[in-house]
Amino acid sequence: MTDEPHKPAKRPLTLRDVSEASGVSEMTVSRVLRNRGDVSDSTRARVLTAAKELGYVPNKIAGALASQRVNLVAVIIPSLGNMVFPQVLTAISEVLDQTPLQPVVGVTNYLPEREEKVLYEMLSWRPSGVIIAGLEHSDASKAMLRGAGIPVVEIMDTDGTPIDSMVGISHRRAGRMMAEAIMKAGYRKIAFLGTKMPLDHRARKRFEGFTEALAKKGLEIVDQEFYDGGSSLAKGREMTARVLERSPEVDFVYYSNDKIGVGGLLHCLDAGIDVPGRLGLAGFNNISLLDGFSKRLATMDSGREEIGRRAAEIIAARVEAGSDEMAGERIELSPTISRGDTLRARPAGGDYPE
Amino acid sequence: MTDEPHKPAKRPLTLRDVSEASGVSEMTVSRVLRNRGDVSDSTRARVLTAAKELGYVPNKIAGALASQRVNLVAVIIPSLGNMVFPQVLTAISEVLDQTPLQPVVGVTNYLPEREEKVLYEMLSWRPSGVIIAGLEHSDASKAMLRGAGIPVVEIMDTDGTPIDSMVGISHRRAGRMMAEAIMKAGYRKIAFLGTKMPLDHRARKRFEGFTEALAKKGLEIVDQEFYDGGSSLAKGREMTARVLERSPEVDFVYYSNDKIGVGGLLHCLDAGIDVPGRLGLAGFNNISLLDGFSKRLATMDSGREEIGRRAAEIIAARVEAGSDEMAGERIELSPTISRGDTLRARPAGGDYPE
DNA sequence: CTGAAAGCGCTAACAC
DNA sequence: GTGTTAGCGCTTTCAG
Repeated sequence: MTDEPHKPAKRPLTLRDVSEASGVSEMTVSRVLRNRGDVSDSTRARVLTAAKELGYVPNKIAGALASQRVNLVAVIIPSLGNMVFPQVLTAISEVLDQTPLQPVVGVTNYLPEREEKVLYEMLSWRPSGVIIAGLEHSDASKAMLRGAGIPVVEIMDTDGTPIDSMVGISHRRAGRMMAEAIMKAGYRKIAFLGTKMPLDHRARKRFEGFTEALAKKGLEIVDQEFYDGGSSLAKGREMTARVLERSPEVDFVYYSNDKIGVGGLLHCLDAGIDVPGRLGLAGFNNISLLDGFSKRLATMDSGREEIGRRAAEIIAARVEAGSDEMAGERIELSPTISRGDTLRARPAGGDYPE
Repeated sequence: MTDEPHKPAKRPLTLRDVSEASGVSEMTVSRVLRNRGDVSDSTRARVLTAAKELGYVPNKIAGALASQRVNLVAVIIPSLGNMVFPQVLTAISEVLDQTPLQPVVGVTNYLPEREEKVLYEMLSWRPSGVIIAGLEHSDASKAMLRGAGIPVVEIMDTDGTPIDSMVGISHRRAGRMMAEAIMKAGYRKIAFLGTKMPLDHRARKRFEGFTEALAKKGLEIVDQEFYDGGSSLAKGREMTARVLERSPEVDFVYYSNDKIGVGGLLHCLDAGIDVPGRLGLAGFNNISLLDGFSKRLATMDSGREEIGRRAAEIIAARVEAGSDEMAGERIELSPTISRGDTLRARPAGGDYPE
């Protein structure tokens, strides 16, 4: 073998190059590189040496085309800015790391058209499965998912009918649970602060469940405000200040996520408002943003770690088995409330008339 | 055309199916679907109808193999948990959205072996370019990058020699700048809190630049502490408390990132420590974590938005032109300090003896 | 244990 | 404008 310095490598190397360099047929080289079939130790060694020497990187495109197998799982999520999704992703990766499968991420920014485009692009690579956030998709997206002939797991939400499998929580139930906990603690003048919800279906469902549970006890939202764009502490702060000024009777604020919730909490601390005595607060998602604060915001854990894990397990099992045994699996997890320091039974509370 | 309900679709559709359904040759169907070459409006329409009717999704694997072109850009970053990287990613996506290129993300968790594996996997899909964080890679990784014969942009850091192009800031300089600003403000008993740095080269370089600048003025770090694993407010809190107890003379703490820096700030606020009078604080990265706080932490912007944008532009230009005109481009951006509310000239300060 | 032939689904290049 | 032919780099299948 030559000892010349490695050249710029204009044409990428092929199996053939390794075959020639090692004096072994392409087929056998391929076997060695994939650990398939029996190959004598001596030829194996020769091939491996040659491949490393040359710096050969197999061409998966050709491999996938020939074998009709692509070990990719499309994971389609709305955003990377909301830490919830990186966390789900991490859980997915941990499971898939034990398998030959690999996640490939697509981001939709909560836009259905964008989701459609991302999905189309990903499906055109013929992945082995799809994990996609939410149950709401355009008709075209649904058609693509159904037509792809691969396992599809819709995650995060269970309020609706999945295309195939689903793993998540009921956000309606989550909203109801929080409303009940708040009322039970004795709060009565409740406000809501959240994103504009036409596209964030899960936030909308929580809101619906929340108001529904209030209505059942004869209560209504006292005040509410919605914002555009991403969440930030600053927004939570400002909106909270405005609501409290506009509706001083408010004794609880329910936020659609922890980030603006913590912003609200900061406002209260600065303004010297007694939390949770004069005012209670709660968010959603149990984002670890909180864990260094003197006061922990009441929130709800959506089980995103488990969601990611179980979704990946379903895909892995179905791809591996080739069987459709787990097809149509529907897993609803239970969200759990953590009261933190901002949702406590009030002296007069806990005695809600049934 | 049949009006039967869409069947489960066992075998994915191929160009041939569309060809038969529309009565147009495969080649022409291909032209229509890619908007290449001239096709009469009537055949175009027939093809488009048939394709949509069937729900055909092109097979990019076959397309890529045939055309020897893959419009993917591998983006390799250490983590998604540190918001800096999603932000870089967003900037990259925005630029690539204007082109036929698409980013594909790989995460290394700061582990060189993992980087090597991720890189290998991504390169085996023959992407059109690579954007990778950092200048430190294993020999094997460097060999792969050099051998791939595609544009490579190393981002975030400029303290070292790139394989091809680089876009970033000098973290050594960033550390020096912060040290100088701190000394100039009149602080003298300076402590450092950060991650264990064997694998986080950029944090290490900042630390080195920092101590070097102190040394130039005859100062040394008074105390320091390092932590394992991810950053959190809680860690920043605890470590700060420990340092202040152990070394009560400390008048400034420099953190390796904003998250633990804010944790430290929270500790100070709770403990009633006068910031920045009695104690100054500074972090790194200008993470928007801060923008709702009553006190803003002093920090430094690493220009990650611009880094992502320029890196993507280099790749896009080189892929489009096919030329190597921008090969070897080296762009060093200037970090900017923002003093926030935790780094202010002290009454006795500003008079450092030259 | 190893090799030869065929072909995965698409597109480049060239006819017509 | 449209069709035909060859082949991308690999794996499947079958023969030895």
